[in-house]
Amino acid sequence: MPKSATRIQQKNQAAIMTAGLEVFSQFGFRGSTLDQVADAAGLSKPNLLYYFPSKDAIYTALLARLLENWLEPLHQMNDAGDPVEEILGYANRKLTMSRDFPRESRLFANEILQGAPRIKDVLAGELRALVEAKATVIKRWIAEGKIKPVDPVHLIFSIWSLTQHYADFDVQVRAILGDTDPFDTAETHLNDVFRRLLTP
Amino acid sequence: MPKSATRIQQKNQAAIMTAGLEVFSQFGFRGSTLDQVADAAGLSKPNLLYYFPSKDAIYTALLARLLENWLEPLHQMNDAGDPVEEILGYANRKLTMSRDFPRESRLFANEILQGAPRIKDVLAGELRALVEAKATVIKRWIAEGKIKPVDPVHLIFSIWSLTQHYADFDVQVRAILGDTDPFDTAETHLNDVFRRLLTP
DNA sequence: TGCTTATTTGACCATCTGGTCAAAGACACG
DNA sequence: CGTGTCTTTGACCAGATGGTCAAATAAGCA
Repeated sequence: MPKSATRIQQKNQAAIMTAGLEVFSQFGFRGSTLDQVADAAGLSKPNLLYYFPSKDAIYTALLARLLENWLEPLHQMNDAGDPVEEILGYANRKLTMSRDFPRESRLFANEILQGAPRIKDVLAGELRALVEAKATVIKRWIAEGKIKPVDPVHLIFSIWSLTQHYADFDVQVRAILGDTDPFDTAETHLNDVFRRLLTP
Repeated sequence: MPKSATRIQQKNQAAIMTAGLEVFSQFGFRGSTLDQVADAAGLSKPNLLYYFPSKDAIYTALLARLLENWLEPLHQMNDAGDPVEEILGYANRKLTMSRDFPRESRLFANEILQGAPRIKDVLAGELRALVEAKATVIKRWIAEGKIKPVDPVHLIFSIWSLTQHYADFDVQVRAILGDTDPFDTAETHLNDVFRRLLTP
């Protein structure tokens, strides 16, 4: 049985994950250095490598933790609920994630931009299966006349892109909006978009 | 007066730009190496540095060229045209750019993800001004009842995110869609989205 | 052809980077 | 307090990386 991590281990492992998230989400895997991560974690480099065997291990651990949370909001979409509200609810959950976890969003974006070398199988496996399952539900909703006809998979892509945009392109959004908080106005806008797209 | 570049200069400078685009768009500035770029250009590293003074110079040149083309499609939106068609036309032009110039899109995405250190001023200056100008036009269209009420700036964000998604998240999109070509179905979908959002 | 300029290259350098290791310091617990 | 374990660190290493330079080679042109 694995010995439970000591207090110090818990603290430092958490610090490293946070630091890694901060650094990797900004520069990507290859653009980040162990020194940067160690700095951000307030540890020396050898000390950092006492807790994780390699740079890759930190990055992989981050990606693994991320993927868990990433699919969750889509899972929550309930095929027994009201179609328009279920889809809007999903979009709103994703937007909230963009606001509360922008670094996670950017880490994911970085990985995808670089060709998703470490998670291509998850995308083509778990994610694809989940999307297809939800697409089937959406198709049923369309057949039942509960929502207007729409390509279900592209609808999901739209939710992803419209919500993640506010995290991934944050600097651009803020450069244009100035002092206005992006997320307040974004929520209203996205609800407009999806309601008009879907309400029969 | 600057001597016109020789045939060899033109060829090699072009090769370097293409190679740099290929490499930088995948790994970002810090994640890319001169050796990679030199390899992709079919030149030795010192030879590459004979044409560009530094890694930074190549990257900056690429960004500069990119920004020119990036704003162009939005400029083309004609305030005297039919509102819905003008906005859809812009979205379609952007989608076409995502299909034909995905590396440019990813280069831009990488730069923004990293906090846009080299182009923040362009975003807050030229881009912001352009967006504000077009937002004014859109507001007028709304006031005239030509399109449904919508937040003009977020509308523009939506066009960006929905279209660039197909270039930036290409691997994810293809992992989910399988053999289907993303862009054929995307075009129909995006027209649905914007028509339902805007048509009064 | 010969001569000038443009191009290419191999060898080289300082710095950075991921990672190792042995020794020193801090903790926990009897 | 003492002792065994956990944690931290300074010194170090091999390879990668951005960049330089003098010398060799190829074009261009009179």
